[in-house]
Amino acid sequence: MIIRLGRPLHKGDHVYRQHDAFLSIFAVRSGSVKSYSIDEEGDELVTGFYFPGEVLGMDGIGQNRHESSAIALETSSICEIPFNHLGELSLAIPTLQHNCFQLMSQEIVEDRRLMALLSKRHADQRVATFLLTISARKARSRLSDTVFRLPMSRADMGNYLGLTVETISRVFNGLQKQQVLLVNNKEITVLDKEALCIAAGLKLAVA
Amino acid sequence: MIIRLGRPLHKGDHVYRQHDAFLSIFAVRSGSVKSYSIDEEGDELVTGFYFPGEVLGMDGIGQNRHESSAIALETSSICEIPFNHLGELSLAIPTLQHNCFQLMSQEIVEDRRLMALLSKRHADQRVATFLLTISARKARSRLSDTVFRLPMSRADMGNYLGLTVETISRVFNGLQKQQVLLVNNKEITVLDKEALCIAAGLKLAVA
DNA sequence: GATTGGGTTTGATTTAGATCAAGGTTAGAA
DNA sequence: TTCTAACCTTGATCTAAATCAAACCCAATC
Repeated sequence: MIIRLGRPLHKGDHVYRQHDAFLSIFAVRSGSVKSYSIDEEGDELVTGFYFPGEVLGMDGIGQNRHESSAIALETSSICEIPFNHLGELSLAIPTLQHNCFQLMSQEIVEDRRLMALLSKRHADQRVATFLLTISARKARSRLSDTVFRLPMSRADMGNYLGLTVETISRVFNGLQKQQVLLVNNKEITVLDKEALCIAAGLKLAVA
Repeated sequence: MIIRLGRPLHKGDHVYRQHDAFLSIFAVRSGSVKSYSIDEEGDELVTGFYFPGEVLGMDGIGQNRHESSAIALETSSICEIPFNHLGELSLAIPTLQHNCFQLMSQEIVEDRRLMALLSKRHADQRVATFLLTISARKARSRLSDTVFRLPMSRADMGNYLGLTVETISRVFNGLQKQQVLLVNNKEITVLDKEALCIAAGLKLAVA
C-alpha cells in the first residue's frame, strides 16, 4: 500500500522530528501543522504552516533525514506517504516522479517568495501578505477566504515573518482600526480584501 | 549527449531568463553567476550566487519555466545539462534521479538557512555568515578560503542579504578595523577566522 | 591625459520595529 | 467554579539600520 493513514494527532504531537530518518512525506488531511527547526544557537525558526491538502517533509530527501520538525497545531489527521517506494512507483506511474519534482521546486519558489518578504518588506506588508496567502490557500480548499481561523500563536507567526509578537499584535490592531480586518483572537474576518492587497504592497489589486 | 558546453559568457550575459522555457539545468565551470528574480512590484531580488562546481536552474522544474534569471558576474564558462533526458537517463543511471532530488532538497535546506539569517540576524552577523559561506565554498573547490575575490557588487550583496549598500560598506569597514578582515574593494582577506565565526554569531567556533 | 559614470565610502539624520514593562484575556486543569 | 499558565495587547523607550546627502575612487572611453 502506498499511503498509510495514522491515528489522529493532537495539538503538540510531532509528525516527525528534526534528524529523524527520512522515510516518508506527509499530507495533511485535516487540522494544521507547523514546521520548524532549531539552529546551532538553539533558537527556533518556524519554516512553514500546512493546511489540509498540503504536503510536507520533502526537505529530508537530500540528507536522508528530516531537516526540520513538524508539530500539530490542533487535532489533526495526517497521511503518511512512504518515500522508499518512489523508485518503483514512478515506473508504474511516471507522473509521480515528476510530481515530486514539482512539489519540491514549488517549495523552492515559495521559499524564495518568503525570502523576498523577509528581506524587502515592512511589518504591515509582511502580515498582510501572510493573511492573503492563507486566504488563497483556504480558497483552494473551497473554504471561506474571508472568514478563517489562524491556528498558530502570534509568536509562531512572528517567528515565521521575522517580527516580534508585539509587532504582530500592533499590525492586527492597525488593520482592524482601518476597517480592513476584524480580529477576534485567532478568528480573522477580511472586511476589505482590496485594502489588504494594498497593505501587502501589491500594485495591481485583483478586482 | 548529456552535457553541452556553450561558448563562454561574459559579464552581463544571461544564462537563462525568468519565464524562459525550462529545458536544462546548468553547472558553473569557471567564473560566477548571480540568480535573481523581478517581483510583481518590479524590483529585483537577488536569490543566489554560483561558483565553479555549483548547479543552478532547478527552480524551473515545477512550472516548466525558469522562475528566475541568471547572469554572469564575470567571464564564465557554463555547462548545460538538458533536463528532458532525465527520465530515460535515470533508468540507466538510477542514482541520477536521486541526485536531482538531493540537489533540490539541498537547495531548500540552504534557502531555509538564508531565511533564518534574514529574519533573525543583525547586519554584521549576516555579512559575516555570508563571508564564511563563500569561504567554505572556496575551500570545497580547493581554493584559498582566506583570500578570495567577491565577484558581485555591494548592491547585489546587500540585496541578497536584505541590507543597503551603505550598511554592507560599514560592516566591512568595521570588520577591517577589528582586524578580522582586510578589504580591498572586491578582494577579501580573512585575517581572523575565529573572530569572523564569532561575528557571525556562532557559539561553537571551529578550532 | 581629461572625462564620464558606475560603484563605494563616509557622515548626519530619521524611523521602523525591537525591547522593556505592565496589564488583560483565555482556556485548560484541578 | 476557581486557579493557573500561556497567550495577547498596549504603552514608553531605545536602537539598528534605512534614508538622505556628499564626496571619492576607480575603469573605461573620448
